[in-house]
Amino acid sequence: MKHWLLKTEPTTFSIQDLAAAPSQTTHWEGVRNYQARNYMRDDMGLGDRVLVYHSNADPSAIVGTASIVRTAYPDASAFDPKDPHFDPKSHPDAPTWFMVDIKLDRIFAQPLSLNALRPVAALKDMELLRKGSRLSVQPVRKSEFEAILKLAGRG
DNA sequence: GCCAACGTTGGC
DNA sequence: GCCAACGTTGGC
Repeated sequence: MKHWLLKTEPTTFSIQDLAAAPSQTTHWEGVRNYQARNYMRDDMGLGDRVLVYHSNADPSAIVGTASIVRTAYPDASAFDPKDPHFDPKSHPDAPTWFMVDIKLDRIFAQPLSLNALRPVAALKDMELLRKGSRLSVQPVRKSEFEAILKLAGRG
C-alpha cells in the first residue's frame, strides 16, 4: 500500500465538498501535469491512502485523509470544450489525462498548516514542504503519513 | 496582488 | 534540440 498527497483549492473543491458528495466519493478530475498524471495512472493502487491538502487557503493545510477506491481511468473533462480543463489534444480513443476516485476517510479536527508542519523533524524531506514544490499529486513516505496522523491526533 | 519557481510552447 | 517567452501555481 502506498501513500499520496492530493492538492485542491478549497474554493474549487474542498474536503467538506468531498464529505457532502454521494458515498463521500469523487472523481479526482482536472489534473493536467504529466508527472502527476503518471503517478495517478501508473502507481496508484486500490486502497492506497491519501492526504488531502488545501492550497491557496487560509491557511494552506493538510485537512484530512481519503483512500483510492478506483484506479486510473480516462478523465472525460478533457474531452468537453465547455470544461475549464478541456484539452483538445486528448481524444477518447487515446486519452492523455486520467483520474482516480477517492473516498473520504476522515476530516482532521485541526487542519495541519504548513507552519505547523515545517518544524516537524519526521517531515523534513516531505515534497510538500520543499521550496518551489508545485506538484499536485505527490508520493508520501509511510513514515511521513504516519507522522501526519500522529499530529492530527484522534479527533 | 506580488512574484519566484516551474512547466509548456514554439520559432529557429 | 535549444531556449526565450509565456502561462500557471501557490505561498506570502
